[in-house]
Amino acid sequence: MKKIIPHNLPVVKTKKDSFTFFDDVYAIVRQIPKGRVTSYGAIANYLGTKLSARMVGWAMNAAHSQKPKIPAHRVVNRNGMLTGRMHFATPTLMEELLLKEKIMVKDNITIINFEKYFWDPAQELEF
DNA sequence: CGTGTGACCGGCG
DNA sequence: ACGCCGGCCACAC
Repeated sequence: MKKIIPHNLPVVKTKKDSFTFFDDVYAIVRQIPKGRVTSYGAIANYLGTKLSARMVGWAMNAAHSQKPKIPAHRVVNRNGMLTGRMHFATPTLMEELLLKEKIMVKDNITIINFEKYFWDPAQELEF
């Protein structure tokens, strides 16, 4: 597989000399700064497969078993909604984690001022 | 091998 | 404002 992750990112190799799509996703998510969020589509776009946002979501399914830990709560959909909150230990955990980072959530689902906190890997990371 | 399934997205009516 | 649909593709049966 083509290596599309910057060499200095903490990519975890699961296969010898190869980087999997999931690993790429996890490497990016780990780069999201505290108090910032990004979207599934933005990650997919950065990986060069912008139509595969669903894959990013699918990757997050397995994220909880990854080490080091993945700040999965910083990944939401393009509208800033916590569509993945059901996959956390409790349905409110995702919101609580964001709240700890001073990100306010409305009605337990939508991030307030989402644009303000949005972190685009294509903008912030270099190839 | 084949097939179904997504924590999605953008476009169209 | 809504809903539907097609694209996408790694992974687990």
